[in-house]
Amino acid sequence: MVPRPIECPMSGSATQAVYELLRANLLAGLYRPEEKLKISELGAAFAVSTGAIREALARLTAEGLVTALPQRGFRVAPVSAADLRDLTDMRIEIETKCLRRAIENGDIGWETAVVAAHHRMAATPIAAADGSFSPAWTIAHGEFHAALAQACGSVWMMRVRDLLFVHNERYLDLARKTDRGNRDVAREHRELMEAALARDAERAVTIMTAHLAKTRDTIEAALLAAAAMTEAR
Amino acid sequence: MVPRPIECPMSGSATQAVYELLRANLLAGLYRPEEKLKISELGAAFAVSTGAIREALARLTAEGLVTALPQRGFRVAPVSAADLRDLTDMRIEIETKCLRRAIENGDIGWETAVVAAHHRMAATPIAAADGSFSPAWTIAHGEFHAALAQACGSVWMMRVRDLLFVHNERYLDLARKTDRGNRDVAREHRELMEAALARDAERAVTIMTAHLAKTRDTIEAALLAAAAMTEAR
DNA sequence: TTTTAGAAGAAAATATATTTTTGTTGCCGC
DNA sequence: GCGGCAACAAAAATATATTTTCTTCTAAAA
Repeated sequence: MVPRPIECPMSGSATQAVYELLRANLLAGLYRPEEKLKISELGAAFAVSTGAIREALARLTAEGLVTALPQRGFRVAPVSAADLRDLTDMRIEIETKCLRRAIENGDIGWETAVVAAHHRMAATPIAAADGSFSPAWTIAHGEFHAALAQACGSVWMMRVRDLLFVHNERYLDLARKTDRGNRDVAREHRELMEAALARDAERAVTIMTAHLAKTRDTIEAALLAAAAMTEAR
Repeated sequence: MVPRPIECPMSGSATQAVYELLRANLLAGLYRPEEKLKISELGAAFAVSTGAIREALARLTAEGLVTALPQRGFRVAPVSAADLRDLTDMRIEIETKCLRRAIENGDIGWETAVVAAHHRMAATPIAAADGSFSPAWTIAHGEFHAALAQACGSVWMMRVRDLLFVHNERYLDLARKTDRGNRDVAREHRELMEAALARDAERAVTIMTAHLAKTRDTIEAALLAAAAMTEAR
């Protein structure tokens, strides 16, 4: 057989590629909440047909990252302080439950994965040139938290966790320039890892809860500040 | 203005209608797990273009009701006893948490909705002519459980609850002919409502947990029996 | 007899064209 | 001058056609 030409399409199909790209852009805050996502514009931008865009948007709609208004197209899902509080409450519930079970069930493979993920995250610069989170750190951060939860041994719990985490990422970016100096995120993560590896469930849960709540408060402040600014214009 | 012709399209767009219909069929167990969902066949069956089908399937993929294999089309998501156990564990966590919060926060409107939903469900025949659950009862049942949880006051909690509930429905149908006689489901539901209205959180949670576990066991038995039969053919 | 290569057919992925709907602007009547 | 109606433009929804990819059947060689 003739070896295939180099090509190697990014992710199988064009639709899949568009979906992933669009999703990444959405999570990175490239489009503002409530912004209209014009199908033909996106099609032109990504150089694919409108059908592929529609399919990607349909998937994102089911995920809740975009909203679909019948006959009126798609928009970026809205954000609000109330939603953030609700989301964080739920995240605290799920993340701590995952964490407890992971600490109980985790084997040496889990420990190794956590240490590895933490090492990568710690070695990655947190800020990009423009003041936002660097994409590499965002990925490493997500993988660290995922690694921590992984050993919970439940596919559904991980699935729900991932869903909530992804939605939080959308908010995370909004707080990018807000008092990051007031906070030692690296230390929080390190302590989290240490408590988990020490199998100290109570301490780990306490740290995780504080970590998530602190993140929420930081974002909420940025969110309210932005809202006030919009109000006053 | 000329009054529009009767039409009144079921749910806005054709895609939306196809999505809802396909989803209902999926939950009713009309297609078997792992079965291939041919786009052109579905398009012919529903008398819409392939694009509409693709869009509906994309949304269902994001929901986890169907799986997409790149370049190889779509299939009905698989089921397994392990997945059912995992799913039920998660459901018990979430449903009981919703229930506790609803019992704490629920106002007179909530009580009214619960009573109303229960009344409708109790008055609906549970079995259809062919031995499966009647569609009307399935809907009423879903609405009863939703009404119970509604007052939890968290959009995200309800969203996760709904996701899990929907996936459970897919399993529910598999156990349709299995020893339903051994079980007094109506009594379980009545006791659940009574405990909730009496604001007895502990009792309500106990009943709910038993209810969900019992459902799981019934389905699991049917699932294993079906697997054994497939094995032996 | 089994395995593999090739070709034909089927189905999915994608692009393009058409139709329908919606939002906007300008004009006419009040 | 203000409100409503009509025509136009933009965008979404849908259908159809084309291309690509995968699967299966057959035939030939080991």
